[in-house]
Amino acid sequence: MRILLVEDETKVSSFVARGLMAERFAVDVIADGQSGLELATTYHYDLVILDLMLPKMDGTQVLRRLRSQNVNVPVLILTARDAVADKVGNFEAGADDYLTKPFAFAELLVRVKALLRRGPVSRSSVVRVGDLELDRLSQQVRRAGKRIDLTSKEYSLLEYLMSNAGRVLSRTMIIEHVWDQSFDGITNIVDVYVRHLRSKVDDPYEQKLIRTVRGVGYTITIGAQS
Amino acid sequence: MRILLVEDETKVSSFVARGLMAERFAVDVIADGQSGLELATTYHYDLVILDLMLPKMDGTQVLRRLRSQNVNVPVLILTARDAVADKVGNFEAGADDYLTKPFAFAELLVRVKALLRRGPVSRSSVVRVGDLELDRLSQQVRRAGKRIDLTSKEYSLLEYLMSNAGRVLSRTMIIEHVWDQSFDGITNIVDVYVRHLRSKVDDPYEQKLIRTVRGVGYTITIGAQS
DNA sequence: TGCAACATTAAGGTCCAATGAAGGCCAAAT
DNA sequence: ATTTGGCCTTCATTGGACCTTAATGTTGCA
Repeated sequence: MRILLVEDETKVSSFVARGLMAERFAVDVIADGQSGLELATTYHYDLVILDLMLPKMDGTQVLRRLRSQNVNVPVLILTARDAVADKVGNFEAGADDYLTKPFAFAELLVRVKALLRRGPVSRSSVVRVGDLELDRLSQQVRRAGKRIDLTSKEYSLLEYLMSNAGRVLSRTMIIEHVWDQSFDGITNIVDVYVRHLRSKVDDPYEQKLIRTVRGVGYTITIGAQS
Repeated sequence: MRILLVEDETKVSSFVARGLMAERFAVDVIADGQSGLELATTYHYDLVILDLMLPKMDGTQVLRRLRSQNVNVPVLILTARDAVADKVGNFEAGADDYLTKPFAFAELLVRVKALLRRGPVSRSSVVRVGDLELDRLSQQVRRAGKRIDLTSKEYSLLEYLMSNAGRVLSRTMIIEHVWDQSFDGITNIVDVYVRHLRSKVDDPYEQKLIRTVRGVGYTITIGAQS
């Protein structure tokens, strides 16, 4: 899950970014409105968190332009407490939710999760493939009831695979979702991480779930296929 | 002792929260019903104070859903109306006590303390993880029967960890709950206190209970798997 | 067989957590 | 008022886990 945080106060942004990263979100932080708009239109994010008071271009305007370009990503607005008057205006401009500073991180997190749940993929908390299950809420992975510890990247990769179980995912798609777009040219990072995953998820078990589709990519699925 | 306050009027919530904090309770404030329900089901609280008039989901419904999910935390209802009809309905829905606005803080405090005395005690004021036990009433900690002296911050941290045993808590969450501060720059105070705790709680013993989850946070749990 | 795609392993760099020490602050004692 | 001691917090260093690259081995397909 990618989140774009547009916020210029470093105190707030480092605090929020840190917290979200601990929740295994991939977070990009940018400090001014113009760059924020550019990033949000260029790349795919699952959520944008947008401060209203920004240098270069204020949040309301960023939001308006986003919507006018048909970017339908959910947007969570941050603003100072007394700016309640703006509230109506911002919902009209296309905001999905609203949070006044100062706020507790727990509160932010609850809203973030709510917005992501409501999003295009109606996602239940637990995904299952055979006897392998992944809980998005507690971020725990089990196979045959036994807990499996994964690193951050390993987890992201598995979550992406399982969210699209049965579908074959190309290396390019995997890199875009799990890694930053900064990966250019030739790298075998996906292969390596598939190896890591297999060693933890498949190697100790009889039935293999992660399957290579030659010339295409990888998929996770139960049993033989097509 | 952790209290969740679900109240959207900031006048009321800041007034109540401040008062309760002065009484050494750890208070989380949240302004809408949906988020309140989510927090109450996700994290452990000793008491929930619930306003009835809430945005997104009203108090009665929050209460009903809590109970239907077998969350047995004591709930104190606040309401502006003095309609007796609601009163009965809410007790049926699983409320433990009732207070009509406006109220004096002293009055609230009496009820809070009564509920806390009655509630948890009937279950147990002791939390256990392996051979480590923490008594929230006497604020005493023992491991393998041997008493462990903790400072105030160390105790708060351990209480938070143990109240959410098995769940991984991020540094951000820990800072908010134990230090009551948000938006602080980068600090490693949590790491340092985990060290203090470990030196008293884990170092002298064979089985380590406090576990680091890299990139995420800390958790207290027995053994590796379950 | 030969080639391309994939698998596997090892090694280096980078980043995060663990740790020890020192300064600041407050309260109690002198 | 000054001193003392305990606790809280910050900082710098060390150590280790994780990420990424790259080199080599293996498999599948024309």
